[in-house]
Amino acid sequence: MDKLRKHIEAIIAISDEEFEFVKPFFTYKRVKKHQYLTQEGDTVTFEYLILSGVFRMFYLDNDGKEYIVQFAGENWWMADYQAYFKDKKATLNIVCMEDAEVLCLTLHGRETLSAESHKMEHFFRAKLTNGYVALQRRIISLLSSSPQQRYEEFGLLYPHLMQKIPKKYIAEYLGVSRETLSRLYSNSKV
Amino acid sequence: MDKLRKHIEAIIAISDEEFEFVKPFFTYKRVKKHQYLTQEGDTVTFEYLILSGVFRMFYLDNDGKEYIVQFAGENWWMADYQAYFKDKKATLNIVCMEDAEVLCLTLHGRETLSAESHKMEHFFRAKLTNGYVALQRRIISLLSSSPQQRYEEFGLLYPHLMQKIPKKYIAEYLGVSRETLSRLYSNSKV
DNA sequence: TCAAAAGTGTGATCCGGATCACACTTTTTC
DNA sequence: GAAAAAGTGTGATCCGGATCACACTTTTGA
Repeated sequence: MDKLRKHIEAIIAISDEEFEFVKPFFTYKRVKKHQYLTQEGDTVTFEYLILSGVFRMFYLDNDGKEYIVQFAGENWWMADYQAYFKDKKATLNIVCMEDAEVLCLTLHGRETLSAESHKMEHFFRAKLTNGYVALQRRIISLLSSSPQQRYEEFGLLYPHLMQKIPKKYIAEYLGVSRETLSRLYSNSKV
Repeated sequence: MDKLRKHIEAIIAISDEEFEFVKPFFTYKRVKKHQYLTQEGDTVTFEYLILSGVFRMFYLDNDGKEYIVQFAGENWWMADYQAYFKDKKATLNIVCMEDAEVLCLTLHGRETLSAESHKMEHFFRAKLTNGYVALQRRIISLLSSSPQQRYEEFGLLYPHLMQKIPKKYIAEYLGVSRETLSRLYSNSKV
């Protein structure tokens, strides 16, 4: 729970009492590689704050092809937010890629925290603001950049993931085939 | 200003006094077709709530090609949020496509409103939440759907724009060439 | 520890959509 | 209301990246 406090205090200052109020809304969970946090069709009860480990969130089309919406590591939040916020069934899948620990928060918890604590509402707004900007950049990148450029941008954005994630998932994130990605960097390396 | 109040009250209930507090943070502005609200390189002072009219926001690549990030009509908010929030120069352009009226809000205004009024912070958080979900859907669509499908999805999402916006801008939004888009619906219409 | 599964590089082929080119129509604008 | 500008449809050609196929390497897990 110490990590949670640090995570929150990166945005807002909170007292011991305030933190004691916040704490009980989160539940701790251990997750093993290959384990699903959410599978399409599920009811999405929680969003997750990742304490350690790595996850990928992806959409599965009718042909069974994966499209990665995002990766998430330490200090990232993740959920199928459409399902979570709008109370729909999940259309996205979230899978653990490296043994992990997460904190779980229900929508009710999130809204209660926000309603009871102006500071926490500010915290969530600040997080969303960052997320919104990041998604907007990704859209621009998908529309306007070549696979080559997107690969380089990815390297800048996630230098650590670049190493430890199988290349085929990076390809799925970039929206190119595994083979094309392989050729990209075997050429640009020269 | 009546529209502003309605817009806010779609999310939260506010009293007359509260609205009197909110009002002065917004300034009214009339915008004519072809007029830029923001041009790349500008300092982004305001975000805009659109009262009437239509805008497009686009990214311009080195070859001068346009890529449309979003359209916005009545009751939409828009800004180059990366520039607005992070105090950077604009990389996006916002142009009026149909004579319009907007309300302008500075970042300082937004943050003051949020800090002074828990309700308004809640309002902004709710708006961001919706925006975040919409962007996430768009990314999935760009990654996984064919131009054909994206065109149909666009029709469902913006039935009104479908009619009044030149097709070439729809193409730029979908990430296909004008010609390809033209062939898409001349085929599917049969 | 060793078989199965997952990940990776690379050639050959194919195809969807970009690009170029041009004629025609509609809307602006002075 | 006429000239200019913007928007549109359609053919011909081209090319980037998908797909298929296969060999090789690394990781995983009973």
